Amino acid sequence: MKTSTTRSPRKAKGHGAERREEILAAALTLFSERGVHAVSTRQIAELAGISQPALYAYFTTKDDMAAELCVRAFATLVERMGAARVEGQPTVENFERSLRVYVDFGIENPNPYRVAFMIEKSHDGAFLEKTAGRPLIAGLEAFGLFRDMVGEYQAEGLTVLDDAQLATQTLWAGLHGLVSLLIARAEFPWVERETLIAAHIAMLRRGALK
Amino acid sequence: MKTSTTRSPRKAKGHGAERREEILAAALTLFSERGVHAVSTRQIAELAGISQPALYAYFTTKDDMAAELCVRAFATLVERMGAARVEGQPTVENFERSLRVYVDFGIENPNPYRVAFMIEKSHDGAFLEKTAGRPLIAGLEAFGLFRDMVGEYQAEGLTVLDDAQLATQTLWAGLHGLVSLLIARAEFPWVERETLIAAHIAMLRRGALK
DNA sequence: AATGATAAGTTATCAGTGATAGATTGTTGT
DNA sequence: ACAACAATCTATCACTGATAACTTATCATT
Repeated sequence: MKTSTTRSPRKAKGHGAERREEILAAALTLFSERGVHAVSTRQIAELAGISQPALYAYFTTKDDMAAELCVRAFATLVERMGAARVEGQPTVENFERSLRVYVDFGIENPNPYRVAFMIEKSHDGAFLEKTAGRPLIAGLEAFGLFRDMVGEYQAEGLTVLDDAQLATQTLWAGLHGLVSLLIARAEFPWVERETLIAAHIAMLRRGALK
Repeated sequence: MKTSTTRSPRKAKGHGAERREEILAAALTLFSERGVHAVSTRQIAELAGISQPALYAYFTTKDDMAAELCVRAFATLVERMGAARVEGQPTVENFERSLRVYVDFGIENPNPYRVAFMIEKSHDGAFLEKTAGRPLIAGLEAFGLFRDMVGEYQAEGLTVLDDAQLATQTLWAGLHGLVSLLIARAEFPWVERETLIAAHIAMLRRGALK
């Protein structure tokens, strides 16, 4: 006889699928504290309460863990941008609020942001396809939302540029510059952060909207 | 007898001080290709034609090499900006031309630009004090030139922001966003490059000048 | 209950990393 | 020729990410 039902794995100490979440939780904590490269797989394993090789039953590489966290973080960004967008009419306030969502996301999630936008693919041809590809696709989804948002303002004749694609790329680059520098050059003597962000967004808005 | 003259070190095969330059050249090549933490000290040593421990006679750590390259990249930028600055009066055209110098520098010198602004060093804690200090100082010099330029326009009452420091950081971040994305995400479906650069600079100018 | 299959986790180990210690070589001024 | 010393090498350290082989726990079936 053969069974048509699926077998269920062991559930005793190891919680099966939940273990994966425990590992991700440990990795997220450590990555956020010290950055991906400064955290070892042994440290992750210890915090997760398992042996180091056991990690590789759930993730192919360490970068794979980072990629998973990255995808989830971008899902949050898409969610946030979507939520911020339905709020109201295309006004100056809502425009700046949308830009602010992006900046806040990058600052609060530097590791996913790094993986998606700051790490270059030339590191290892296979790397981008295997792990960094997923975060990049997730990031581009967020970019698409961004373009839709800009498109709304452009449809109302509020943007300086007629080309929504051009306007979006320009705005995105402007936002990315601030976020990436605050992440990669945190030691630079920036002016007070809140002042800087507000001024930067206001400048972009003045340059983009009529 | 004792000599009052300084002794000159060996000059035979090892070129003395030139060796340091050879190491830096090798490191710059590899760092630019694959990023700092994807390059091993053994690879640098091999390309430089020496043994791996010999590196440590010239640099205290691997990050120390990156820091040195960073300083030099800044120096080149300072030189270029200084040369471009003497051109003329604070007009809209000259303002955009100054921004253009920065963008062109980044695009034409992607490797130094990467090392200076895009490649992150260790999050080691001790690193910041030991090695990041020098690039930071050099960066401040480049930033200072940029701020002086902005200050000229601010003195003429042409800038939106009263605070020249704030206006400069904002502008710099805006420029860096475009340059770094064009370098790190060259495969992205950008609009025509010249159009994008011109639109970006024009947007920053509209947002920064009255 | 005993069994075979399989999932999950272990210990032991690999090659490669940045960095250090100590021996060795080569050049120099006397 | 020789002592001094800089420059470099070989050997090695502790640690990294990752793999292999083995052990244990759970399950469906008899």
